[in-house]
Amino acid sequence: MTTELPVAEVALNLATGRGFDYQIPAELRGKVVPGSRVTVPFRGQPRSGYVIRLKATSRFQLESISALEDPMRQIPAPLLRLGDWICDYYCASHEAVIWNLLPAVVRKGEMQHREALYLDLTEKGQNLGSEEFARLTPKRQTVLRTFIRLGGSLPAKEALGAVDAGASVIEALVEDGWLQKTRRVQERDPFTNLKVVPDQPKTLTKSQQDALAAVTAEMDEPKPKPVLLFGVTGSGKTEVFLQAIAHCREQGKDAIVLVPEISLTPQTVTRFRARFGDQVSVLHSGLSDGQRFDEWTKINSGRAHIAIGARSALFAPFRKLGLIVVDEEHESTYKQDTVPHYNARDVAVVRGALEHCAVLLGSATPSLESYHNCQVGKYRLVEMPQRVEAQPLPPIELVDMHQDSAHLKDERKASFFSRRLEELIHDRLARKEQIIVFLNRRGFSTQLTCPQCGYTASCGDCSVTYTYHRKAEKLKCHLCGAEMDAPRKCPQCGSPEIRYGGFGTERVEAVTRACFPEAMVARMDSDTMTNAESYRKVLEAFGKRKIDILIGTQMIAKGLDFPNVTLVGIIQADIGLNVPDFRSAERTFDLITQVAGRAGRGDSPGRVIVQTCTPGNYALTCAQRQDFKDFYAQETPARETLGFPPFTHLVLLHFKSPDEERTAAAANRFMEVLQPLLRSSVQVIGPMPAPIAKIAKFYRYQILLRAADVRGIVAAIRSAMMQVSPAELRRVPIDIDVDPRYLQ
DNA sequence: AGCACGCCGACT
DNA sequence: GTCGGCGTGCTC
Repeated sequence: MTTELPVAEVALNLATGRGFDYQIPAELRGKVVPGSRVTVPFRGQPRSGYVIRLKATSRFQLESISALEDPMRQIPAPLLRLGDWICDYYCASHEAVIWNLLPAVVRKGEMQHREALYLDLTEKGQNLGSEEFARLTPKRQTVLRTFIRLGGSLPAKEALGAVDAGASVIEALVEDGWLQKTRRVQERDPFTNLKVVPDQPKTLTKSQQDALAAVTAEMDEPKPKPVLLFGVTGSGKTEVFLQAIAHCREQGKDAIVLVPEISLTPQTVTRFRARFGDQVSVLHSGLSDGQRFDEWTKINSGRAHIAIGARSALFAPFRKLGLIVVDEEHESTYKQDTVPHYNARDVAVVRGALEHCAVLLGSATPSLESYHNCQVGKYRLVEMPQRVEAQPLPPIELVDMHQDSAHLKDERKASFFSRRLEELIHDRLARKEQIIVFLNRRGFSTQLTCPQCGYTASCGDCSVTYTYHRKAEKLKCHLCGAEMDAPRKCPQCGSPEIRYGGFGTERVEAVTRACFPEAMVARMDSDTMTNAESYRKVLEAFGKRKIDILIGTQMIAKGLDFPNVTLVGIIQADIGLNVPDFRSAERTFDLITQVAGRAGRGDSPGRVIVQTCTPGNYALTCAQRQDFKDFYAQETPARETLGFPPFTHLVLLHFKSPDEERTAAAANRFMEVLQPLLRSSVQVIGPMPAPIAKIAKFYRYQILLRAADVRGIVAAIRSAMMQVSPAELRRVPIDIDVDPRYLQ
């Protein structure tokens, strides 16, 4: 029995990246298991830690574990193997992974359950038909009826307000055995003030039925294969999710739904709550520590059966998992940008395999990786090519801004609105329909140069130029957040002729107001949306048609569902195409398709204008035809030829420090150690300065590795790290990113 | 991480 | 002479 082994390796909350060995005292043997939370002496002080593994011996002189802590705070069994997999695959330490498997409030161990005094109906109190009940005073009868109506139980504090009676009446009912007082755990309800009208499963279209059948068939398999649900925007994927979850619940199993944080809106949550009520636990970033603790406990103790949340909801501690849904599986926000750099979509597939549960990935624009996995038979592909109400997808027009001459006649509108877009905006305004204008860049202008001396305003701490923000009258660095007052004259030569080049949403807003003075205009980007309240306000105003034209960045690209929007204009659709990254075409295709999906969601048909200087680019022409398959067909050969995912795996190593030479030297030295450990099939690019060579005073060097399989690379990196002194690793830390989302 | 140890410059 | 800066090493 492994649990009888006498030594436990314990991860303490240190940045050492390794565990410490402790003797397991006889009385705890068999009880201390991997995942246990224990107290150990460390440097003479008691400290809490998690058992990583048990072993037979240790080469150290061992201290003993002093106590086994609250079993509620141990790592739930199903997550242990998943954690190990994340450590192995993403080359991360157990410490870093444990940090992610449990919410901070659970791990820290300070949070307690909130207890409250409850008034519950006794068995006698539930029998309203009894003769005894009939003999009660009218007031007492009313109180008992109210209790029945409210579910038979109320926190004592709320009881007086809820029933129309005084404390004496309640005390008397307790005295006579109709009610009883109990002290017990009170959950901090994250849904207070959220009224939900229960709803029923909807009748499915033929393709929804087929999709559901495919998922439920996999759920009934002993080893389900992941299903990719490729459905156009508006094809009713959510209803398929809901009914698949219902099937899962019928089998007595639990379900996890992952959504990108941005879609974790009250609307999404309400749909799941309306169908499944109290079984649903919503894990969003707005929860208080107390609420998060209670939600986690509810799942861990089997009182919640469906968890919805962003990335970290994947670690919901269910024991009988039947289904994991990953909505918008292509979203790069599923990738964590801190260590461990895991991708929740990929880890969801692994959790599915470990726990023999079905995994349903949904998207209107699948990632090339997932679609490729269908092509090679790893995933099962299910398609929903039509919208539910058979509304047509909005026609998309590409406008070549080199050809368009509007800007030549009117300097003011220079490269903002093509004649076609301007015409359509006037038309929609006249018809009281709404317009979305999308530009994926914030600020007023992106370049500030002096024509006299050639000076360019750039951040002193980062290798990027400053962006000019007119309202704030500031130059801002979009990488480190540094700000400075906008200069009136050139800081270098003193010339007053500073030139502002390039533009962002702030300038588009100004031009829009000037060109369409009759229109109500609002802007939505991270500069105007400073908190959740401002976000809600603008969306509410837009919903009530108090805004005619909504201008915004990525923030407005996804999820917005406003039926009166009949025109979407995309300014500079090629911004993302110029980024030196192998996924730039994919991201552009994605973004245009998603933004276009904001138009024509109501009864009136929508229209989309895509303005670009490269109208021939296949990412744009495929998006114009909403033809994912053609995009896939054109993009994959290029990826294959150039050796990029999905045909290879990449591992990106970053070296960062405030000293450029030291950073470069560390990268070079590491490469010398790593090189002999790599198989010849692994390709190495670098060491070289990162595309963004400096961020917030830190110089950045990188090494890009690629091979068909990452396992060998990760093993080599691990051994190489052992050969580098801890001091060196501390001076210039190495960030290891397996399957990176960006190459910068 | 945190804490001790040790090796160098500038002070009462 | 010593105080304290920081680079280095160690914790089971």
